[in-house]
Amino acid sequence: MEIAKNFDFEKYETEIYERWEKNKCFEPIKSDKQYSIIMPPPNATGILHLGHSIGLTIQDILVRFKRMQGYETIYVPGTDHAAIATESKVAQILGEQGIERNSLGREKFLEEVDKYVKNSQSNIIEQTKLMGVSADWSKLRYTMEEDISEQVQDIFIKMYNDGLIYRSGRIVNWDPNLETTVSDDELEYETKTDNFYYFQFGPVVISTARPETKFADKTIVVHPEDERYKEIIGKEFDVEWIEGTIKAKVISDECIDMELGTGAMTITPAHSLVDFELAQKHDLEIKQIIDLEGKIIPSVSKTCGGLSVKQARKKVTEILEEKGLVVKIDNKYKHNVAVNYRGGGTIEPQVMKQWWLDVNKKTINYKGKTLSFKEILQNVVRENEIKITPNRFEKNYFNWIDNLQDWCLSRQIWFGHRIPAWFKDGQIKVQIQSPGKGWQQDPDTLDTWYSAGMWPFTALGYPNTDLTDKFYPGSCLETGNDIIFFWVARMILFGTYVMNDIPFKDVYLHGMVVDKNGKKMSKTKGNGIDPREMIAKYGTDPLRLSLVIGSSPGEKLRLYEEKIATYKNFVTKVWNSVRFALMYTNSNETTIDNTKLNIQDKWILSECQNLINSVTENLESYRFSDAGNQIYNFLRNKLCDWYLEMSKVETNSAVVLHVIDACLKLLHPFTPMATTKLYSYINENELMLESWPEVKTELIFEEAKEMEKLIQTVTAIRRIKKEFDLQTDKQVPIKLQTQQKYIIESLEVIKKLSNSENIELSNNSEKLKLPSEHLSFATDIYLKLENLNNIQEQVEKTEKQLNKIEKQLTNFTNKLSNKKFTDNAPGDIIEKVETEKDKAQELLNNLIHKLNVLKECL
RNA sequence: GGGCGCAUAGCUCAGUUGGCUAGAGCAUCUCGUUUACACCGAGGAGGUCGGGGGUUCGAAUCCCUCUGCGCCCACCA
Repeated sequence: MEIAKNFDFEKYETEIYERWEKNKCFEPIKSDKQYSIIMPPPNATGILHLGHSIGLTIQDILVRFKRMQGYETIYVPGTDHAAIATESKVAQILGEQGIERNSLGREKFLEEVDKYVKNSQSNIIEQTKLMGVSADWSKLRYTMEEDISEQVQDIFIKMYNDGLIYRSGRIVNWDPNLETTVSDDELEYETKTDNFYYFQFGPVVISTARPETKFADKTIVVHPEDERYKEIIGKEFDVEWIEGTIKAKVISDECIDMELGTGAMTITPAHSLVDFELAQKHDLEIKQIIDLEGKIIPSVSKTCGGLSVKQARKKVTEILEEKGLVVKIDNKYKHNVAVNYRGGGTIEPQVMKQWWLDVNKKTINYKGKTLSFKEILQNVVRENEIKITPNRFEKNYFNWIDNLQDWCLSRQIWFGHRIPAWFKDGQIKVQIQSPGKGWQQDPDTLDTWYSAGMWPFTALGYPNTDLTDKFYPGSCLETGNDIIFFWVARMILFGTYVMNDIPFKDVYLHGMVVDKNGKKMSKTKGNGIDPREMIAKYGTDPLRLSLVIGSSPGEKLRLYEEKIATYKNFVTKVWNSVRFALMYTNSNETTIDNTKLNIQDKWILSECQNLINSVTENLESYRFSDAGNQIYNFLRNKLCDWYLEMSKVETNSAVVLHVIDACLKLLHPFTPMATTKLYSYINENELMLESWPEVKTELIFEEAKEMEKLIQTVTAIRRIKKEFDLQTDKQVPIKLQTQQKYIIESLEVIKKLSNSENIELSNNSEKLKLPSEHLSFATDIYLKLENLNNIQEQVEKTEKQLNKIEKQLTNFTNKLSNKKFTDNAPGDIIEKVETEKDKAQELLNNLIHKLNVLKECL
């Protein structure tokens, strides 16, 4: 059989994936143990980026691993409607064509959204497949499909009836650009340098960054302890202000920072969270100044009505300037301004009626206890019902939950799950169908995370229980550490509420993929890596390896092209070792005959069993990088460098095939493409590697450790030849003086691996007396003196080494003569130090001898 | 302001319960086409484990402290 020198990934990857799909390889196979992963649904807007790639790779490794272990496994894919992100994207696209969202109307606009989503959905699905993931596409779901929408609304109604959802006016983050509220979690803060204004306001100087909100400010707030203002607290004044004289009262509150500005401020309850809380506390009037488009309300101000925030700021300052009320303008004032991270505008706090989820009401029955959402969220993690990897994110999680406030559910956008609430003459009814004539449905939609939070069971087709009975709760939720609060916490909330059970047992969080300098990848900076490009250039397998090896859970991962190229080389190495193995073995000899094993056979078989054991353990405990590295090291440093080289002298087909088989299987979750193609040369009928290798204790041999001596001997010969510039000389006479059984038996192998044909066993080494110092057991290697080059150089080197070893030896000797050490240290450690000391002593003797011989030759 | 991390070879990172004479990959230097693989092989050089202090027979590992960097939350009239 002819096997190419390389894995031609361009030719085979699509073919392999299509064959898997056609043969339904990703569908569950009945078993008494189940494993399930629900894919975090990518936004229906997007294209595949590295954040997806790393998540998909880890999920697929888990799923393939468990499937091979014989679990009945499902991996459910889907896409998310990503309400705000999608709506603003479509609005932007239409805007570019000169079409206004509002003039198009709700229904027509949603039709456009649907068209857009359908198109980008199929793109993202195609790209997801490029990662080689073994997701069951027959179970594909979408968060906005009809069944799920119904569920979302039903659960809203249930929560409302349970008194967990209420409607109330509160200060919300209003985005005047997109004309919607934005949740606290969707805010980003930008540090801006703005003017900070000092105005004369009656008896005091107040400071503000927002003059345009100050039309109706009637309350001055100072700190109760502030000596400067103590006497005026509680008093009322006539104040000359923007549009004439107004009455203002001074109150005190401890929230005031005496150091900031003048230590006195006026409050605008409707447009600041702090002011709103103050107003409620002190029972003050809450008056709207700015409308929902970000303009000053005409009834509030004659002069500025209709002006934008920016224009009004300028105008108000001008008016106050004319009146001589401007004391000072500090133009270096730095503060944080909230913006909508979904590409919207600057947030304007507004007081509005919104739907809220009560997180503190203790009425939820969970596993026999009556608790609040907050308590359930705390309990399930505290009591280890759900385990988070890496563990430290549990602290983050608690920190967030402890400070959790009621969740604002409504969004003033069109795309999303419509809120099932109806209004008529101030009455409210919460139900799916219209209650009748004259009732208007709430135009708002639900926060994207409201439906995303139900994904663990809606993706399984709930309320249909065919799948949920078997696969809920999920085995592991794998996602990015950036959405632990957005999403993970909400899934726990809905899971426990609706299903009365946690949504998943484990949470595994990966970190963000960043560039070589640790910077976030971004399109505008041009430092991003496009996974599609990398797949086209290097193939899927190398990309997967580079995302998993060298990364630790939750920690950011630096990715750069050279790294991917490295793993491309590794895939080629795997390819060629299998190619070699198949070319020079007899495929009919598959039974290992224990009586025909030489030392290297026993060694590689034992090492292979250890490998199977530790890779399995590491995968069970989410240590993907360790598992991958172990296979990498075994294959390169043990199998290829030693065993396969040795098998060129003497081949045991059954052993080679056993080890290759295990390696391919262990690698398959990491590199499904190349391993599948390679396995097809061994077993044409197996479409996907189906079984996980078992550790066979009968293939672990006590003598395997003797191999170490063989390796040391070969290395020592290579090194001593290199030292004297003889590495290409096959005929240089070498004598080996040894009693070691396996070395004597393996003389031909040693010759081959050390590229030396003239090696003899000898007990009489008088004439060839330059020893190698590199052996830690009783064997000597001698070179003939007249063959030596570089003697002066080696003398210096040897002296340097000698120095180092002497220090080490002193170290060991001191340790062992230290009574405190021998009294306290455990026996095996003392023993270890003793052998280390003996080794060092022997090495020292060898070095002294070598140095003397070398000096004689000078 | 509150919380969570990180700092180990030129670069990227391992180092699980304290036992380390501190490892790997890439890069670098020397040498090499031999039954697979030059997308390869052999050998070498390269480190005060961020600084200081403490606990211990023993610290990269535990504690304190300082320095630098990153992330999350809160918030800035």
